[in-house]
Amino acid sequence: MPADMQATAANDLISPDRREEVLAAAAECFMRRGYEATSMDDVADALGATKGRVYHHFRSKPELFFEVFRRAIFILIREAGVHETGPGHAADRLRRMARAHILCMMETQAFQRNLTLGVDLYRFGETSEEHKATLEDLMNLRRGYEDAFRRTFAAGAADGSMKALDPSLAMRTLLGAINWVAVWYSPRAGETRAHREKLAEEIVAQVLGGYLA
Amino acid sequence: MPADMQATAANDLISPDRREEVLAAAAECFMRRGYEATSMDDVADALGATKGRVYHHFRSKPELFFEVFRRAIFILIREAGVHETGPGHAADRLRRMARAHILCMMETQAFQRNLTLGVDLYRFGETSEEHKATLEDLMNLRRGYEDAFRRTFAAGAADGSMKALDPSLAMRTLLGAINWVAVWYSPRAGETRAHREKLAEEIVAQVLGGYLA
DNA sequence: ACGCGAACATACTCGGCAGTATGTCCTCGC
DNA sequence: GCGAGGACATACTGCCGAGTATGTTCGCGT
Repeated sequence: MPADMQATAANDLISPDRREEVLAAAAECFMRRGYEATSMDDVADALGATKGRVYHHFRSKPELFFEVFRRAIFILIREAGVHETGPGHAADRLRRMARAHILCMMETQAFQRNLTLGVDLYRFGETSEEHKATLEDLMNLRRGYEDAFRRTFAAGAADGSMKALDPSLAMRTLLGAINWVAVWYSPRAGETRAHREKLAEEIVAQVLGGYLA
Repeated sequence: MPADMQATAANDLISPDRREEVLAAAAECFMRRGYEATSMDDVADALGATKGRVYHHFRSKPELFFEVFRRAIFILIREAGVHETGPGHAADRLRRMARAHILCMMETQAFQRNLTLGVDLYRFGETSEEHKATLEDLMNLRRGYEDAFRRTFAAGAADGSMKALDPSLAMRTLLGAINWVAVWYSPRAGETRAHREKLAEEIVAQVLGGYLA
């Protein structure tokens, strides 16, 4: 029986970064059941494997979660954050950022949901001193990403393309509206990228209206 | 304005509803550490008591959580939902609803945060059949509350006070923005009700802009 | 002044989960 | 073709937490 399992496992996979698979499975599990409710065995089961595999790639459960968290921010920065420096008025740049952000919420939902969970862990969490430090790093990454929105709101007030609002508050209401997408969005069968882009456009249109000049 | 204020128990000093204290402590704990991470002993500790007290008032941990959830919705319906039937254009009514909703997020944060948690439990939860039924009830309550916003968006399109948008999507983006308040808001020392009302007004002003005609 | 039940506290059980220790197979460099 | 290490699986341990069983105290009606 063990020989069978290993034979099949070794057969169908060439080498698509096995560690990445564990990370994705963990993200999915954390999203579905929450961090604490997810056992390492759950993650392993989702992979058709055992704890051995998970612990081979990640030292502990918190560290596994931190990696999911870090990945979530990196995706956001790469996909949406980059649009901060781009052509056009601040309003245009903000529109592109929001659009990309929403698409991330839909397409990497499992990772993005855990980003919210991590914030709670930070605000109230009772973690060891060592973990507190890395958690602090992660929160700084997140804060940096949020700052991109803050700065763009300020730039919008400066170049006249947007109303002069409190940039921090505007950032929060905007991110609230588009972060919430990850909460209610649930992919439909046979959905294409085009569908998602259209939905993202609609959301952006509704949400951005309140900030434009 | 039916102020049926009959003299109910002139002094509640004798029994200040001990059950309510347990409920509030549970809400606080669930918010801070999450549902699974919170032990019944944690709730008891927060009260300076033991498990015995908690289990005396609530049969199990899920049922305790369900009560927190139910309370959260009732508060929202009572404070914000009632403004659906009120004077003025749909835009005016929506404004009052949003304003009250935001104030709930700030003033009953512990309960409201758990409302979000409950949705996840519903979407992915692996609960017993019995709990699934009561959870279904709670989700219907929540859906009913959301419908009030949906209907008001539709009414706004009808009476011309608001843009003609997809009411469901508009409801989601709006509720996202204002639900998010419970995520980032953290009460400051010496803060008064007036401060909160002012903040709520600012948020409403920003957020509603995109929907108005 | 007595019994009774509400409102807890105390002392257990028992299953589940993080983490570990060890074994096994397969690959790759040499 | 062989030793070493990477990539897992298997088999444990120890603890923590939900739930229970059983006191204990106090107020209340009679």
